[in-house]
Amino acid sequence: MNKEYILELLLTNKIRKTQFRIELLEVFMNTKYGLSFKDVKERISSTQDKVTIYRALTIFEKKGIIHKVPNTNDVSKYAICPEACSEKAHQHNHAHFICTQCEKTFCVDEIELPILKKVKGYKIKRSNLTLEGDCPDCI
Amino acid sequence: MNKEYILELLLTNKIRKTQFRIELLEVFMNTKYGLSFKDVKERISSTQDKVTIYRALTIFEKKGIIHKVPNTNDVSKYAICPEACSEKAHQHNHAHFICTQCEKTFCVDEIELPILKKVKGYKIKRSNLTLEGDCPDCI
DNA sequence: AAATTAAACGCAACTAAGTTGCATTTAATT
DNA sequence: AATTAAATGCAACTTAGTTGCGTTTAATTT
Ligand SMILES: [Mn+2]
Ligand SMILES: [Mn+2]
Ligand SMILES: [Zn+2]
Ligand SMILES: [Zn+2]
Repeated sequence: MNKEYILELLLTNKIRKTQFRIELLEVFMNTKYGLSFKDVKERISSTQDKVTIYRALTIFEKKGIIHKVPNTNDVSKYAICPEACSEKAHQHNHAHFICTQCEKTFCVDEIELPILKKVKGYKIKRSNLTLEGDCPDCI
Repeated sequence: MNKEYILELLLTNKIRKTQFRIELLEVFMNTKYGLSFKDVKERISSTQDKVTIYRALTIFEKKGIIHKVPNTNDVSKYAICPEACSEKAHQHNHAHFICTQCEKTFCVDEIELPILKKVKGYKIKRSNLTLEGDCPDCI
């Protein structure tokens, strides 16, 4: 069933069903927190080439399959988009929690994001709420 | 007066009053948006050494004088902390706006952040609201 | 004012993240 | 089976950020 969903996801986004890209999506779907490039590489067996991995991350993000999690350190982390995002609309309505101890990042669906259209001259198209603290494993 | 404030800031944080660090704080105080390492380097004349600049950014952040702005791209941006932050308490109550056109990042004081203590097992110590869209200059 | 001390500086060398170009392979289409 | 464009893999590159270490200098002590 997950496999079905993955194949459909690739099909509708016109991404070819290669072993690596299927495996990559499986990894994302089986991980409840955000993954860095390094995390991904460790969890994958069908390739170890960084260019290949980066290109997959880039196109998945562009197509709205995964999204970057905003953070304050240098390494990007990616997580699967829980709602139906697309190349055009990449809007989420969930917050992200970053554990300051283990550095894991989680998507948190329990919180309603404040919806803001306009603030003093700014045109707001998207908003991200990032929470920091201790995750269940580290408390 | 700004100069007074800068000197006091350095004094209370036990940071030596070197020409560069004073200049760096002046730059931050005179800029209404977040600055990357590169931005800083361009605006500074007393040194061009990256190690010196990075070390100042790091210690200023640690002392609660400046803060990193959460983002989804690879370069960190720093902005001055508008409230009285310290080494112990680095808590802000303002959002950040990132312009998707000019990439400038602004601190936005107009928005009240939702204060969240606990969500499903997570212990929340800090929260960051990041807004994306068009800034006044780019609208 | 001179001596002391630790913070700050500056340079070289390094690590890690991420990108670009290009030739080769392969999934999907005809 | 032939075609084609997407995907892969390797080398080489760029940029962000760090580490080690010797030198300088701001601040403190005498
Ligand atoms: Mn998420
Ligand atoms: Mn700010
Ligand atoms: Zn944790
Ligand atoms: Zn702008």
